[in-house]
Amino acid sequence: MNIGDVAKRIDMPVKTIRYYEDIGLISPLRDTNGYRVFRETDMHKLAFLGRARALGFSIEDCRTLMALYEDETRASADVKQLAQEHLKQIEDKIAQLQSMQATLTELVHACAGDNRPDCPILKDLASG
Amino acid sequence: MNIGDVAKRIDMPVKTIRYYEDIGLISPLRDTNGYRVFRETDMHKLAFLGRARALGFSIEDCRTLMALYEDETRASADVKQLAQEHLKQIEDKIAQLQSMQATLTELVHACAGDNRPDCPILKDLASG
DNA sequence: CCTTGACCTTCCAGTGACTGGAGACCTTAT
DNA sequence: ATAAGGTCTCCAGTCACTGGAAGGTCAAGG
Repeated sequence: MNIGDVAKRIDMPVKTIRYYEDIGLISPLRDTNGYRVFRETDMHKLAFLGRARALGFSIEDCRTLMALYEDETRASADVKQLAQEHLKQIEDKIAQLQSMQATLTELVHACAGDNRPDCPILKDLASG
Repeated sequence: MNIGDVAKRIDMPVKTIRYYEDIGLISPLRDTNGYRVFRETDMHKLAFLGRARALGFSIEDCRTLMALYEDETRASADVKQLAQEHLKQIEDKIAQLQSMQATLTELVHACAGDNRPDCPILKDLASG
């Protein structure tokens, strides 16, 4: 399998796949012409990475998760802890965004949005 | 006012203030020794920037907002539109994070978290 | 006057996770 | 033979800072 076909199959940009090789997440073989050759295991790893990234795990977390996946003697507690820490970060981020959302929603509602210059949004930004 | 005092007063890192000058958001004066000298208007702008950034506006949005703030003939509609677009991005981001949160919460609950290797989190990542 | 320590200056490099583009090579179809 | 499209490597840019090095300045204490 060439990189383009893999990209279509896994639905991941070619550039990203090359990047993942660069940083050592995958190690596809090479054809005599220098083209990357992807085995089933490579595609499996890429799919794994795609799903972990879609859940917001960082690349370093993904690296750890893959290592745990390949380690038959892992403790599920290690995976769970990683996931829980990540979950907490997500929850913190949600809370932060919701606070912004609340303030912004209020300000947007208070603003007439016509062609007069008077604007509560700017007023708030200017004076806290 | 020197940069360090401003940093304390506005509660913004010295580095960030210098960066904001670099990209042309503020233009403090200079003393004979080369030190930056901040006037009230500079600090006012920095406070404005701090609040806009805290609401998640990008630097470019902040630039636009400051320009609108200084333009006495602005239409509040322009400010409102910018804020609404930003609000929508925040809401999209919240939705995306909540979807991650839902999946992760489920997976974390399903995982025993003991020292056996069996782990639903890894299973999900491996097979979608 | 000298030193010490806390400021201040500029400039360069790194962060995370890609993304875009240049220039060159390879393959496939016409 | 040629053209289109796929692949290669390498370099630079994104965003909004952040860290660090190397050096100039200032105020206080001895």
